[in-house]
Amino acid sequence: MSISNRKKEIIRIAAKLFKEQGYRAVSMRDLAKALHMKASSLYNHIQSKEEILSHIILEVAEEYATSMRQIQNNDSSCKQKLKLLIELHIHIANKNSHGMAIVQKDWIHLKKEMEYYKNLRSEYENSFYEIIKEGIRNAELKEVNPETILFTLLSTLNTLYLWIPKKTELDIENLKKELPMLLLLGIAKTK
Amino acid sequence: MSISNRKKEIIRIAAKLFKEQGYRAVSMRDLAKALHMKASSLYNHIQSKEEILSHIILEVAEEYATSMRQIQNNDSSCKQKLKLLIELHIHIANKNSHGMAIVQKDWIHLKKEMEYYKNLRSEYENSFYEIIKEGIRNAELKEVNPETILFTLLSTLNTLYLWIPKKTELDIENLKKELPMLLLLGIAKTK
DNA sequence: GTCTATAGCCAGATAGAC
DNA sequence: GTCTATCTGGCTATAGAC
Repeated sequence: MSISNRKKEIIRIAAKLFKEQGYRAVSMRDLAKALHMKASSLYNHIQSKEEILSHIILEVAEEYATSMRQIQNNDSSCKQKLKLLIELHIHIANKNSHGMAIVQKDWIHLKKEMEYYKNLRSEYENSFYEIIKEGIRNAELKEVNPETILFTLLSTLNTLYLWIPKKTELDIENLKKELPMLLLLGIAKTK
Repeated sequence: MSISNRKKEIIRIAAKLFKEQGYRAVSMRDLAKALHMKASSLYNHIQSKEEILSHIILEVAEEYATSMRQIQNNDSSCKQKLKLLIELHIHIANKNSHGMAIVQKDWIHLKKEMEYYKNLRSEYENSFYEIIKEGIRNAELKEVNPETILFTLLSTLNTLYLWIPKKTELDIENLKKELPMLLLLGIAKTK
């Protein structure tokens, strides 16, 4: 069952508004106005406001889950896997920064799909954690608390959406070089 | 003009609920119920729901601004200043993780104090940026885009509130040692 | 597929008794 | 300082004409 163009357009505009103002602050009337229609007409295309939110969030969450499974099956080093994960986050933040923002800020307002989303997210974070622990075990990473490493990486990667929209295409290529280097080797100059 | 104990208690409970559910999702009736009173009674202590939000956010924002001015007047090295800033964020996230969460998630819902808040935040981020640029100039930091460094540091520090509540006191002391090291020198083991 | 009209509910805030 | 009652207006969603 494919999604009509009109429905796609509604979701696209909704994502923009939700990112700017927050899910709860955007009414169906606001959304309809941005699409030059009336709120009641929206319901010919979508079932509920929550359906829009679920669609936006699950699209992003499923892409992360799928990509993570591919990266895990890749038998490269821990550092190489981390580099791929950093690139994945930059890629998604660049392609769909609205979606990424909404995942971070409004997942709490999911109802029907809340459990499914939380499972996808746990699965992703657990896989990330395993990669880090393996890196410590085989001496690719420093012997510090693996949770602290997980946190510093995920907090940076999960907030890329705040920062990437300001960047041009050229900057993105530069970021793909600089960010793995900074996160792995730090910001301090070593003589 | 000092704040009554009852008002402090209202703000304290509000901060807890706002963090858990988001500012817009918590009604005055919800807040009143958590305080075992009726919504109308709240208005003997506060002027509006927005006043509670402003109070929570500005308390945190002003503490950052004040501390930043002290750190800037300190004539130590760039790395030493960054270490103090990292400790400042850990300190505030530990003391007031609700406030920090609300600053990040709900500043967008400020009305009267929005401009003041944005000024405090800009001032803080600009000072942070100047410290980084100085560090690059005098070869303490790597010669990469200073905005990228600012972003990696701030994104980690600004999301400490998500992570610190799970930590015990002992872990906090460990974090004050490990986090500056990880951010400055990276996570990779150097042989 | 879009509209007008509206149901049913909940929000922030106020008036006034006690 | 807390209460009950209520105002005013916003919300999501539906009914039914065109």
